[in-house]
Amino acid sequence: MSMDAVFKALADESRRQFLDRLHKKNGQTLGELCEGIAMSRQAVTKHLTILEEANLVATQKRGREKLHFINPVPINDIAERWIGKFEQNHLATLSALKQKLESEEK
Amino acid sequence: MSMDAVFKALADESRRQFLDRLHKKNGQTLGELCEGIAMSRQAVTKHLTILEEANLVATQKRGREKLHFINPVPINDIAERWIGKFEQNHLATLSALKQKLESEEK
DNA sequence: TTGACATGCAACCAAGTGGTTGCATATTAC
DNA sequence: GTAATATGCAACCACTTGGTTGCATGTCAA
Repeated sequence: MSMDAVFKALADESRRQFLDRLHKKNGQTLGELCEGIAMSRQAVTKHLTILEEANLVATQKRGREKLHFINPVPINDIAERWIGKFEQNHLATLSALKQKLESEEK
Repeated sequence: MSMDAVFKALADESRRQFLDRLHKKNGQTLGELCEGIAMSRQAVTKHLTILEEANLVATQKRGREKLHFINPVPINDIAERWIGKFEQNHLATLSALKQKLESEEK
């Protein structure tokens, strides 16, 4: 629930990478998330726990495996609270411009 | 430049509050930013330095005073990289809906 | 010029963070 | 049942972080 937990969770590069990986392929097991990472399994577990406590990742047990799912809501909350505040409608303008450019490309 | 510095800078509640205060009133001096805060001046300086190194705050000297200005660009960068990615057009939809509602209120 | 004011610099310290290792537990496969 | 597999728990450790204090420097005002 706490916004602070979300910011702190996002403050670590490894954790942001785990979110990236879950974004590419959702519902991965701990084992899968450990692959190709220069870090012990326990270290990965700790990172995932922090993401879970920040509500950025939800988990579900399937037999002896633990599946990890990304939850975009807290990131959306940050957007509401921060991006909107500091950018006002600048971002919306930018997004509109981008769409315009993309439509013209076709 | 580094995105990591921005995330780390935003990970601290005190620093987010300083950004809030600068958002309300831009160009404040160190002294002003120390007012009403249960923290030594040097602690505040450290926080502001971190914000400055993350490029979230720009400073300018005026005589013996140091003025602090907020810079929304890095926050925008985060939005580009993260919000867009994880929310896709959900946020845009939301924003459109909001505008619609606001226009209907009038 | 001299004191007051605004900020800078550096050493220090407790607590938090990111990582490790060793061992325990639970589930699946043979 | 037993061995392999997947994960959990806990103690430990080095480094970072957020804070302090003391003193130095630069600038304005009388």
